[in-house]
Amino acid sequence: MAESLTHESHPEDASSGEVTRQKIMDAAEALIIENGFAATSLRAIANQAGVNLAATHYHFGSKQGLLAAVFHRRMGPVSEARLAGLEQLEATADVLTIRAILEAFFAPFHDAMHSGLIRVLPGLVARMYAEPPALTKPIMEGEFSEVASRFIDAMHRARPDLSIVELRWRFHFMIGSMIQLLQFHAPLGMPSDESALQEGLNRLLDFTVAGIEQVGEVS
Amino acid sequence: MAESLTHESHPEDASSGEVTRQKIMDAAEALIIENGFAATSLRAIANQAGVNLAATHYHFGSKQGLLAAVFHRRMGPVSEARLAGLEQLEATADVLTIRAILEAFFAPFHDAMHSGLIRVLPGLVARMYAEPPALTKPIMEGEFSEVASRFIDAMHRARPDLSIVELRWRFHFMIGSMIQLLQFHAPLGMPSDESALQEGLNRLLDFTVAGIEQVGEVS
DNA sequence: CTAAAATTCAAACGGTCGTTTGAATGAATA
DNA sequence: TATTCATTCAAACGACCGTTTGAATTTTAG
Repeated sequence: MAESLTHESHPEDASSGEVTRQKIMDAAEALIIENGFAATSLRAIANQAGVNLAATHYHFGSKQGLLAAVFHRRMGPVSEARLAGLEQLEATADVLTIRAILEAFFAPFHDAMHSGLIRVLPGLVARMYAEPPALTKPIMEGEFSEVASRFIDAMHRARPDLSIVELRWRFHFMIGSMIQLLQFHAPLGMPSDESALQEGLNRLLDFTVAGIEQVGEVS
Repeated sequence: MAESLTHESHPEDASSGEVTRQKIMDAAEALIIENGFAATSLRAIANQAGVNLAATHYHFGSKQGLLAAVFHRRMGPVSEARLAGLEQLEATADVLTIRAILEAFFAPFHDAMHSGLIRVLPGLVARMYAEPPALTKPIMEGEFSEVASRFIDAMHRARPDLSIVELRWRFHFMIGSMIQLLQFHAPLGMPSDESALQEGLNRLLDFTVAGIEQVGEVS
């Protein structure tokens, strides 16, 4: 009974246990995106992964542990890419603009358009925002809070006339618009395929840049 | 077995069955706001309402029927108020502005601030957007689609240079920002009490007006 | 007052859930 | 080869789920 093993030592070794871990996470991810987390049973996950039911608890400890692992596997690289993109922007750009900062924030989604990631990333993020906060809030905060504060700081450097508090609010609304896009892709009554998401990402940038760049604090 | 009765004839009569209906909806509403719909059992609802479990099926047919009734009870008046506010605006204002239209859209939330409604309306709307779309989409479309198209038409009259498609997208993003506010109230790391919601509503208006009013179509 | 309808009730139905157990199997080490 | 550890497996645990039933009760109407 290896309850306490953390099991993240060597991601490159394909030990028997590691491929089972991946198969479980793949199946869980697909089912969560399709039906949500609460509505997805460990039995359905184990079935689709072709592994034994008990393997889910052996490798992840609990259903919630599995959710955290599934989410972290996708969002970890996104957060790192965002921070790296922002650092590179701050190092090279002569003037920092809101638009450039937001482009760095949305870049991981644009990059994902050219890989299979685009079929899972938006759905997964949207689902996380959808589940009851009691479940997802600790997972989300660990994943997002550093990225959020770094980007808000950058925006404050680009626009010192806007207070940190003001920028937090506008960043908050921007996240909402982004989630709306990731969850529904196109607006009500319009075809919501993958190209709609591509188009939506461009429109999202314009919308949120305009919302954040406006001068003046609260009315 | 009165399966087919619609039971909405006389809202003012307090027949024995009607008060039970209300008690069930009150309990369901509170529990759904707290834990989400999927995570709330009919047994917990019946318990909190102080009624028998079977009463939930007797009055609402199914769990989904109960959800639809709970949501419609709150959103029906909101939709009517929005449409009435827009009509009045169009009848009285000499020039139609995006800001005035959005004020009419958000007005029901501002009005709710001065009543007990503010403690249930935002949570309920946010929850509906959070549950798996398969459950909520039919309910939401019946409640929202007319309001959405009426407001988008009005925005197009206020700003004929922006196409209906463009305005649908921007309306879409605006809804996302609104849901974000209703779900989390304040941004991450800030106190999220009721006054934060009041402040957020003001900021939301500025943010979305700026996002929608920007000139030019997709970049 | 009586018959009919509406409503409430306790109890159970068949199922699915997350989790646990303990033995069987495989791989790695000494 | 022998032994230890990691992994897989079938089976079951207790609990809770949405829904149904049919009888008891209350309310309404003639």
